[in-house]
Parts: sequence; structure tokens; C-alpha cells
Amino acid sequence: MARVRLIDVAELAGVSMKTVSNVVHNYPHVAPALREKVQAAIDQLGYRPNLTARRLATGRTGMIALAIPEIDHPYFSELSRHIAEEATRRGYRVIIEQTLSDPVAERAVLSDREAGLVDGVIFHPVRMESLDIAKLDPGTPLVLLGEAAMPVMTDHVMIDNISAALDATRHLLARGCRRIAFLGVIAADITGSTNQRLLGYQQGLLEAGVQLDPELVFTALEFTAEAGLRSVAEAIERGVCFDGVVSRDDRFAIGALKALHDSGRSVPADVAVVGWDNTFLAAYTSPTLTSVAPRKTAIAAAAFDLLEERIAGYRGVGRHRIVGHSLEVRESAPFAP
Amino acid sequence: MARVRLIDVAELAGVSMKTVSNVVHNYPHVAPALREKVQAAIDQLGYRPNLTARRLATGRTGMIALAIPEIDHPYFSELSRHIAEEATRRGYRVIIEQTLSDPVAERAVLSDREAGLVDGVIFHPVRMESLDIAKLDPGTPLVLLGEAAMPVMTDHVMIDNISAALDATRHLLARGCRRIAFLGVIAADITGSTNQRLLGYQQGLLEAGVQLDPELVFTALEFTAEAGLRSVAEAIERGVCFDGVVSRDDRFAIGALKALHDSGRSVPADVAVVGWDNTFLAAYTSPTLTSVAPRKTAIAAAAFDLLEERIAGYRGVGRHRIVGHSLEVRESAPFAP
DNA sequence: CCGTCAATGTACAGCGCTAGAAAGATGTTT
DNA sequence: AAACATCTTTCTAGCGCTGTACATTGACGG
Repeated sequence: MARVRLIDVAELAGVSMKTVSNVVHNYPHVAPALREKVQAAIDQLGYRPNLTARRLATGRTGMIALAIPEIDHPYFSELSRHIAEEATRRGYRVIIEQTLSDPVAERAVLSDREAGLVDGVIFHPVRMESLDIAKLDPGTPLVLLGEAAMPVMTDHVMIDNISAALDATRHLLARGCRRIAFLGVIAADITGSTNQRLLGYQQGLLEAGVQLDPELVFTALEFTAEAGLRSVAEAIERGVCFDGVVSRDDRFAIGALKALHDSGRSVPADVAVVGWDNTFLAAYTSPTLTSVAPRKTAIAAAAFDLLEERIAGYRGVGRHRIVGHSLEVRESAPFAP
Repeated sequence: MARVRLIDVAELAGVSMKTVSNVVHNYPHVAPALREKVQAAIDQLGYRPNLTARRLATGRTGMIALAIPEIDHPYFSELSRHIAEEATRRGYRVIIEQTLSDPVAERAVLSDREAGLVDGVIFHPVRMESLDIAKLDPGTPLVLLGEAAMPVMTDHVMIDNISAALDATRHLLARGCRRIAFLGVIAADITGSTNQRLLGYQQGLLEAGVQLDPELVFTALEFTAEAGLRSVAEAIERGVCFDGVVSRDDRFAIGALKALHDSGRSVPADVAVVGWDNTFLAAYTSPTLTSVAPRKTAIAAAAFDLLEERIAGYRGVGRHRIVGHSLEVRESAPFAP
């Protein structure tokens, strides 16, 4: 099963390697007859160019790395899908790097692991801070996703979290909710996203003249539905009274729905719930879940736009692209009557 | 930002390239003093080996391709995660190839796309048949997942679908269900999995002496929760009477739960439901979903075992590994009282 | 005090492909 | 028919690293 090389084809066809290469690349300036002959040789031998060698010669790999915390988090798997499709469209392949939110793994994404392997990296950090990233930035084109860190020199794509949280909160206020909880602040979470969402939530309450109540900020232990469930269940046990929930993550919201259901509360009549990320789950919970919807395809497209400019040689300061969002209104928090 | 090469380090340290290479690889037979000196040069220049070049020289890429229909299908995203983790454990990186169940894309996976790029391919085909695969098999080590096709020469990992469907059906029968539906046969689905699951379902009914009723085999249009919902809703409208559902996919089951809920039926009192794949969703529906659970970590491990043997040079006939499964019993179909 | 053998280190030929320079072929113009 | 312009095709120097074959060194026994 010895691999067929360019030179083997060239010999069989009785031409030079470069001519074969020209045929493979569909370059002009190859006489039709010759082209046909070479093609026949290619087919006969079943020649396939060795991409590694091509890479070494051209310096471009045609691959980008996508580094995300968890492949199987619905938000990230949906985002991955869009990124993969955008990549295909633009002629790249994607290698997926799962960091599991581990600082060491995140660091590895930016350090020696990727040298010469990929043309660029799209990275959704969770634990690394701006300074870390700035220090490690290896010269490989890099675009960051999410809100964890935003070094000055690095490109960045995100949604306007404050305004999105504001929208969600206003939506609940319009329904008449006055005791609105925010789920969930996470102890180990140093990312900016939660803070920004919390900020938007607070801003919404303030502009409606509703008093902030620290008791209504629910803490979760980790990013799972289970944690969301527990957090809400405990709040209920503590006797906290609330009629609305803005959840920073669909999975938390799903846990919340379950906790509310278990405690005999009805959604949205007793408590209205808004989730975040508008993952496909949102359409299949009972009741279906109103959710903040980042435009994932737009995120993928913007990330690639920035990345390709970097790959093409742009060396300037970081650009920060804000991508649109909307509120997908479903049963858990319908429009005000 | 000129890249630092091995030879640059060698010059700075005043040694040969090979010695630097030896230090990088931690080979023995490098005097400690020299090693230190070389290491200093490496650090000073910030040298990072170029993986593409290393690949060309060694012939090994350290990457495998994972080709699946959809990244964001919960089953595949969970499977991907296990594969990614197994890959990390064994020193491989994963490049993910999304086929979207498109025959052309599936074909591309096995043809020129991956030549020389990866050491092996793990492929979950949907539309390609055994013969196609056998014809295209490019010599790159290959392991198939799922039941769509099983060419004689190719390795294969799957669960025993017949027996799993049998378990699910028996479980419902034990609860006293007698009008058990099978959801969902798909028109465009030529894969073996559905057939095998249907077979196990029928076998279960027969051994319990329950008459088969073609009316109880529900058809869906595509692999979405929406299609499952519609399929069940239409059956209800048609006046089909049933007290149990074996669903070939969790997403269908989720749709079914919703359809049943919408029609005022209670689960599991009126209709008991069993899903398939035990994706994390199953734990967060209301009611939670009993589901057939393939051992995903075992699938990942088995796939890598086979693949690594192929990479190591095994050239024999295809091995077929059956991986264990279980039935995760939750609220939608609890144990018989 | 020399020959021998490990232990270290060096030199260099590839890995397979690309791309630009140079050469060859063909056709056109005067 | 010579001179020139235009296509085609060949030649060949890398891309950066690895592994083999060979050179050097120093230690040690005879």
C-alpha cells in the first residue's frame, strides 16, 4: 500500500512533477491533451496529494483550531456546528480542542501545542485572564469568543451581554414580575459574562424602580442543569419569594423549571423563566423556554472574518465585534397579556 | 515574527540540529551540561517545533479524523467528547468532520480529503453502504461506528441493537403495556440501526404473545424532536390507541413527550415512553426519560483500540466489537410496581 | 602507554510538495 | 528565413525536521 507520490504520476505520464502539480491545481497553461494524459495517470495510480507535504511547502495548513470548554455543552456544540460549516465554506478544517475549563489546558491552547499546525485559533476562554492571554499570544492569528478576557491586542467577538440581560429583565417586568431572581452566579467563575449579565439585570430593575435584593441572586456550584435545579430548590426551601427568573444559561433554566415543577409551582403563572443561549433544548422543555438568543451563525461568521484578516497579515490592535441577539419568546415567559 | 527554527537554536547553542532535536525529545545520551545549554537557547529564542515538518519527516501525524453526521446532535456531541478525551489520553488530536448525512460529504471523508493528514479515521456513516465504503477505503486505518454499513474488511464498533430494543420492549411489557408503539421509522433512512431496533421490538412483543400491529409503527420525516412530536401527534389524531412507546432516538422521545403532554395524556400513567441514547436531555425532561444507554466511553475506547491496531500495521479482516448497553430507568417508564 | 569500546555529538540525505527561474516549443511578424 | 513573442514544460531549491551512518571523545583495561 505504498503511497503514490507526485513523482510517480509524473513518471507514468512522462512529464515533470510541476506539470502534474499544475494539473492537480487546475492551473491554466497546460495543454488540454497533456492535461488529459496526466489526469489519466492520476486516476490510474489513484494519486492523492499529501497534505502534510503541501503544507510544509506552502506554509499554510488550511486548518484552524477551535478551543472550547466542552464539546457536549449544547451551546458549544451548536456553536461548533456553525463554525464547522463556516470553515467548510471558507476552505478550512477544524480541529477541536476541549479545554474542560482547565487553566492548564487553556494555556496549552496558546502555547507550544499549536505551532505550525493551524493557521489560526478561535478560542473561548473561561479561566484565562487578559494578561495571561496577552503574554502567551504566540503570534498565531487568534480570535477570542465570549467575555472572559479581552486583551487589548486581540480580536474579540461577543454579544452585548448587558443589553441582552436588560432585554430579558424588561420582558419579565413587562409581564408584571417584581421579584425577579438572577440564576446563577458561580463561585469559580471569574469570567466577565456573568457579571455583565448581572449588571444588565440590575439595570433593568433599577430603571423600573424595583429594589435590588441580594437574596434574589442565586448561586450555582457548576455549569450543569443539576446545579441550577439545586440552587432554585434551595432558594425555595429557604422561603425566598420570587415570581421571575433570569437564568444566565439554558441548562440552569432547565434545572430551574424542574425545581419549580417539583415544588408545585406553575410556570409561567407563578414564576416566569428566561434562559440564555437559546439552545435547541429550549424548544422542547415543558413548558418551552423563553431564551436569550445570541446569533450563533453571526458569531461564527464574524470570528472567521477577523481571523482571516489576521491570517492575511493584519497586525493592528484588537477589534471587538458585537454580534446581535434577540429574545426568543416561548411559554416559560410569554409576552405580557 | 519570523519563526524560530531548529537550526537557529543549533547555531545559538553552537551544536548540531540533531542535538537540539534530541533535547527537544528528551532523548538520552545528551550530556547534562549540553542539554542545559541547548535548553537555554530554546528558551531564549522561544523555539517551538514545527509540527508539519515533523510530520513530513516521521510520517505520523498524531491526528485522527472523527466523521459524524452532526456535531450538535446530543448523542454525537457526547460521543465526540468521549472520543476527544480518549484521543488526548492516547496522544492524538481530533479533527472533526461533519457530514450532515450527505452522501457526497461522506464519500469525501474516505477519499482525498484526509490523505496524509491523519493517522486514522473514526467514521459514523449514515448514507454510505458497505460496498461504497469497501470500494473507497483509502488504506488509511478506519473504524466504523453505528450500524449503517459493515464491510467485511473494516473494523466496526456498535451496540447490540436487537437486544437493546428487546430490553426496552420487555421493560414496557413488564409494566403491563400491551399496545406498544415504535417511533420512528424514517423514509430516507437506509441504515441498519432502525431495522435492528424494530426487529428487537417485534421480537419482544412476539415472545410476550402480543400481536404486532403495523399501525403502531410510527414514521418520522427527519431526525428532529419536531418530527417526533408531529409523528406522535398525528397518530393520536388518527385515533391510534397505545400505552407505550419505544423511541429509536431521545430527540424523538422528547417530541413524543411533548405531543402526549399537549394531548392531555399523562406519562407514564397513560403512556410509558422509552428513549434511546441516554443523552443528558433524558435527565431533564418532565417527566425524566427512561432511555437505552449505549456505553459511550466504551465505544470510544473500543474504537481507539481497533484503530491503533490498524495504525500499528494490522491488515486482517474487519473485527466487529459489540459494546455493552443498559436501560437507564427514569420517570417516563419506571419499573413495574 | 596504546588500543578498544561506550558514550556523545555531527553531517546530511531525505519526507512530498510548491513555485519561480529557465529552457524549450510553437507561432507570428517583417 | 531570421527574429521575436507567447505558451508550455522542466529544473531545482527549498519548507523544517528526523534518523541513519559516521566521527569524535574520553575512560579504562591490558
